[in-house]
Amino acid sequence: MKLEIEVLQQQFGNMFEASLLQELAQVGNYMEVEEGFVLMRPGGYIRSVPILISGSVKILRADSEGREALLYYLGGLDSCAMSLTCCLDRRQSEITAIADEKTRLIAIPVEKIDEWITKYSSWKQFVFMTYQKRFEDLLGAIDQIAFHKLDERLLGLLNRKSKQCGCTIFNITHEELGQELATSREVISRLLKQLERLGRVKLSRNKIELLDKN
Amino acid sequence: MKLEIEVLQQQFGNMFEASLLQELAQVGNYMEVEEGFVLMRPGGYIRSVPILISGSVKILRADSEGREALLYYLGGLDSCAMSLTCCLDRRQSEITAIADEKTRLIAIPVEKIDEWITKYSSWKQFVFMTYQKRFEDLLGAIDQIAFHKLDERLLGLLNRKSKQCGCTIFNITHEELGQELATSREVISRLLKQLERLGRVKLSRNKIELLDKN
DNA sequence: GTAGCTCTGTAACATTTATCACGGACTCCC
DNA sequence: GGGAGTCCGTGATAAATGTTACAGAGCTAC
Repeated sequence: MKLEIEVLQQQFGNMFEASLLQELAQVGNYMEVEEGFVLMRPGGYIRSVPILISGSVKILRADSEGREALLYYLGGLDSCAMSLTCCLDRRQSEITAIADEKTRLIAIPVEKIDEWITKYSSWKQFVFMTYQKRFEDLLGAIDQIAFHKLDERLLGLLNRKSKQCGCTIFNITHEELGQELATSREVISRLLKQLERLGRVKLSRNKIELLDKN
Repeated sequence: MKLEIEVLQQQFGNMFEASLLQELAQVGNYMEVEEGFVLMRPGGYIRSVPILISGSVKILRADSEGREALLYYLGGLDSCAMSLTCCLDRRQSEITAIADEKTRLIAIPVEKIDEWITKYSSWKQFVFMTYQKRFEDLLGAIDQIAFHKLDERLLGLLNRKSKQCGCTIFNITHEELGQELATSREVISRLLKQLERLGRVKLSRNKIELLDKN
């Protein structure tokens, strides 16, 4: 797929200077992936750093027994700090990255990341902003896990999903939610039912509607 | 307190080039703090980035109700990524940093951090290595909190403390441990007693001895 | 020594979360 | 229409953690 300089201009015009946009167009690898596409698995080698143009990607942490916990979402123009840190010395991934909807992105080859940091101050800014945002995201994840009960975390997760996709209806199973919160399907079912009784959500098969977001 | 160039040479000689060591000596602010000294509180403004020469610093996350959770320890030659991210655009701290023992450190003024990244490639390396280590630390913290039970986390905490200070006897109260694990004193007492019955620790007032570390 | 303090042990109970078990509902496909 | 598969609801029970309450142990100051 061709990466048009106009598209880049439009997306990154007020963030990057013209010469960087040029380079982006030359070496960046444009990709479109469908919902559920696995961009990265733990242990995978990272050969490029993704920058999202549209869509969203969820980042999960897995333990040794196959359980997973949602860390955060990447959204428009976000990039992944894990891949930044990892690729700078050819390390393996420690996380899982899965497209949460149809997502368009540019993959930047590893070697450019470092080069551009000294070359383009706007790129340096972007890299540090990325680190900072991911740190905040991770701290947010820790807040949720350490300080909140499951029902609050579940509601929080639904709210974040809502913010991410801009809608209030999700096609998702209780099983999947359970995985993202590192708990079981039954627990999620129970809590959802409880939330439904409280008028916070409306449930049907494969579908959850978030009623009053606050 | 004066910062001797020889000391820097000895500590950072194989990491930084001579001219950077020079600058470090000129602008770096040498400090010695005692155990318990609070280096940073949430909401505090960050005017310098610390690099540890010796000792250790614990980094905690607090929630709005005053509970805290241990994130990780900084040890020899570590630096704090939070302060890196924060100071690069004058943000407030999101964490608490407390000296866990007598600690010597150099404080680098904010404005140099950015400047040196383009100027010294070794400094750039150092900054990125710092980010990477802190990311790993945070992921480790999430693993602990999300995937392990309290007794395992408690034992893990004691083991980490042991690694950090190089000893197996800690002068610490159950209350403090409870804070670091974001739980109550009673729970810690129970679990410690249980660990003592299992022969993993030996308890006395203000003192916990770790028996078989594994 | 003894009053006051901090720290620890522990019982009793409540709440939260996990696990097991099973049945019903819905969907797809033949 | 009837299996087969997936998804959901829910009771029963267990395990883990949180909370309340209180007693005693050790230290310090006087």
